[in-house]
Amino acid sequence: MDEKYFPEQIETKWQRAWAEGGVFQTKTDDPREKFYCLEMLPYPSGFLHMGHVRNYAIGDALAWFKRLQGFNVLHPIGWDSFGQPAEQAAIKRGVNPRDWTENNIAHMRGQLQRLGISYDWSREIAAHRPDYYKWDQWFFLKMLERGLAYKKTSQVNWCPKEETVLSNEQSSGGICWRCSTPVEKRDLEQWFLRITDYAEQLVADIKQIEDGWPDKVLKRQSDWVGRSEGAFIDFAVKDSDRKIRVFTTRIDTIYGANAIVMSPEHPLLNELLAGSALKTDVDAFAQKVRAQRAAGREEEEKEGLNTGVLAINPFSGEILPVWVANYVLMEYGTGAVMSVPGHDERDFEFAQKYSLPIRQVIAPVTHDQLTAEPMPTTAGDASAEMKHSFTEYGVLINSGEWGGKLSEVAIREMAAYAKEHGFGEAAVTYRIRDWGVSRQRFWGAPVPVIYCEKDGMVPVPYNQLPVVLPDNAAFTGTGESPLAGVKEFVNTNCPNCNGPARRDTDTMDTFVDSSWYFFRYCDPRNDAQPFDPEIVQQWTPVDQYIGGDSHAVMHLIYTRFWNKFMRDIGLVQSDEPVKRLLTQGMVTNRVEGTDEWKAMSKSLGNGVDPDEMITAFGADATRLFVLFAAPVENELRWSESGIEGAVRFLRRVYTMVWRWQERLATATAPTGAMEFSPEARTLRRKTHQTIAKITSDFEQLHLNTSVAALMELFNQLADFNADPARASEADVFAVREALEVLVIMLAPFTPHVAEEMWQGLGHPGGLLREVPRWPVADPELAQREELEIPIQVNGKLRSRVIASPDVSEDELRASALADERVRALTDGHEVVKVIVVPRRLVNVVIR
RNA sequence: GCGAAAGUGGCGGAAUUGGCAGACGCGCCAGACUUAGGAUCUGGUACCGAAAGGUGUGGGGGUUCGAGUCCCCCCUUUCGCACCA
Repeated sequence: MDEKYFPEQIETKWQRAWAEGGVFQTKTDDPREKFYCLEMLPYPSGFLHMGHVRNYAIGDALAWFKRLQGFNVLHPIGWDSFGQPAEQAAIKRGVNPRDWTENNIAHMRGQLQRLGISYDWSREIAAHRPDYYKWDQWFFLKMLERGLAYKKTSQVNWCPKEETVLSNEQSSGGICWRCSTPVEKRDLEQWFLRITDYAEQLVADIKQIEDGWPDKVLKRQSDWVGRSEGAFIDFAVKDSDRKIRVFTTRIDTIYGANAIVMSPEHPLLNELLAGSALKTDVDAFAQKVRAQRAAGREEEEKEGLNTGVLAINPFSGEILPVWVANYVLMEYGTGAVMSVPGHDERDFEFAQKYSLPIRQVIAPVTHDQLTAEPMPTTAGDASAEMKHSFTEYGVLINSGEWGGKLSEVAIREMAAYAKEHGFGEAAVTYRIRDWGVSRQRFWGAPVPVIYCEKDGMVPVPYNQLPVVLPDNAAFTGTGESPLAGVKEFVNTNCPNCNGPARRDTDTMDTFVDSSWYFFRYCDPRNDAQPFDPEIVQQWTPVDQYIGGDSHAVMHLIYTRFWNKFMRDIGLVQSDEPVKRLLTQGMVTNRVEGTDEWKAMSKSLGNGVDPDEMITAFGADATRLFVLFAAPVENELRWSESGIEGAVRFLRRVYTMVWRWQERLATATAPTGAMEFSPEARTLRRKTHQTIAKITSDFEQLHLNTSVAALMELFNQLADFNADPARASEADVFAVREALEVLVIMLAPFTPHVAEEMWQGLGHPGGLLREVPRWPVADPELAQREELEIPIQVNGKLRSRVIASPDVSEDELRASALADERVRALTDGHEVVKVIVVPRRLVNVVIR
């Protein structure tokens, strides 16, 4: 150790020692219990930002903690290296996307190493390399074989700025997930993955992970899948053998239906309107709605058109008009609904606008009515004007033989009745749509499919994988896949007939790459399969995953889907890929000239460069500040003075260790029982309390309070204020114990300086050479010798008494009542009662 | 509009889950050492008050011996979803 704390020297020294010793390389065949600690892999933009630093500092703290506890920890990193920015760079600056990407990776790898994150670099992977994306293609073919990958023409989300298709997840909220541009709709032929086949499991299996994932993520996923229980009902078309099928969750309201409303895109319309004078009007209306939607204008006022077609309510026999309207979506349910204005807000609005009849068929039920017999069947006047729709459950009225039943009951029984009579059935629908994975981009994994004039669409045979991306292409930025312009790539021979054929020129969504990457880490160099299932079985599921919540319904739902698919083809055994998930908060900074705190970004000019921080304060202090400044899931507001505080703390600890180094090195091992002074006992108590506190904090990733506890322990040590040269054997023992605990528990936060100080304390081997090192609290030593019990009078703090921890209730009551200040207050009053909370508090109630 | 979460000093945040509100840090104030200090060290720092004492966890009510914590109403902020039948 040097006398002074020089972060740069210490950090370089230990980074080299770790690399040379292969300290963080993990072996699969290790008898110790495994722990898989994973952070979301970065896109190699070229520069680490503070959000990355936070993400990896959290993960690294946990990885160190688990290693020190004796776990065999897998802590890998890789690169999500396919995607848009490489292609933008190619268009704007004429660079080769591959070179650009590799350069960025090299630079960011250096930054991560400078931060000292304890990755097993021997497992590094990158999505853009053929030995990785070969397996993307392999999975695609497996899905194709099982009918889970398919091609269809449909209206897809189109980002006009990036000129590519987006999945529904990537255009959630009607804006592009990357550039926030409003998305448009386009008709294109695209590849889709049948995530809808797994919709039920994606909801049901939430039960398996609900203890380990944040509620808000699970809620969003559950909403996104949008499971909805209801019924399909067929309405026969009058004077036709056609039926219009609707989906409803409220079959109990069917007597209140005043119309059938269809989506203008409904395919049945053509037939229903054949020969109708209104056909041209309906077509024109459909065109108009289409234009509205293509422009992304969802907030339009409700509009509709009566088609003149009539349908028959199968329950009441009533004849209903069939309308088309802009508020009915083709993508959900059956593309047609029964309109029940009395009990649905949208239908109510629509009925008001077009003066359609509104009829009440559900009456509110009060608690008293629930127990009353019989239920009213005609409560309320059917023709009475309703001012709002009533959307709650209640009791059916004006509903023929069903009147008087409760909604819950009617929903069940009416669906069964419909099924019995062949005009419907109970059904479950989902909001989630299949995952569109085609991208009209160059920088991605090519879709491994060939089109032959004679044999049609032919999958690339497995032994011809990977379909390698060409070295370069013309980046015109026109929106067509650049691969289409690369003749050597496109033109190929049919694997079946060897005749001339063309390759698919689209590439896959980069979310395919990230759906299974952490399985590859377990067996990263396997060239016979994506990974060895047995090896993966030893490591997965991931014990702790850490990343931003922006991926709640993108990456995190895709990877769950992928895991289930891999399970179904026998590659993995678990239903779920990740046991615990932490969504860390954003790192924000003040926007100059304003009072607003926003996520750091280049365009706002409020970014902070991690490299500059490392240079100025050291990697340890940067990491310590980031972990200390806020709870991991909260927003973290950047503060330069906060990071200075972190350096100050480290310097104090370092100096303390340096001061004691010599004495500790020459101290003889304690012989026999030691007599500890009260101060030394207080220090030891704090030491053991801190061990207990931090060990439990780590289980919940309460890292900010762990750091606070370390500071408290240090403050106690400083208060102890023993002189190294003159301290007694017992004092030296207490100091050594405190310092060693402090240094070991600092390692997850500030590993470099912790290693340096550990060495300074006389341990040449390095913190991870002697395992396990994490201290265990002695509850007896952590126990207080005497307690200061607050005494309240009528709930207000008035005094305190000193008591031993095993004081009886009676003794405590007596000493509270004997207390001078309490007596002054109780004098002349009646003591009504005395509440004694053992070891906690006494409250004297007087009148 | 619907849904969820959250409101604690000047700031970030603690509070063993109903029991001493404000741990720890930042900032600020005072002092020491200094030619100097945006370094370091020591002390102080919720608010009102000279003090005794009183008041305080967005506001109002309630339960309780006791409420930041539980219940009801309201306000504000943030996030998510936005015609999902």
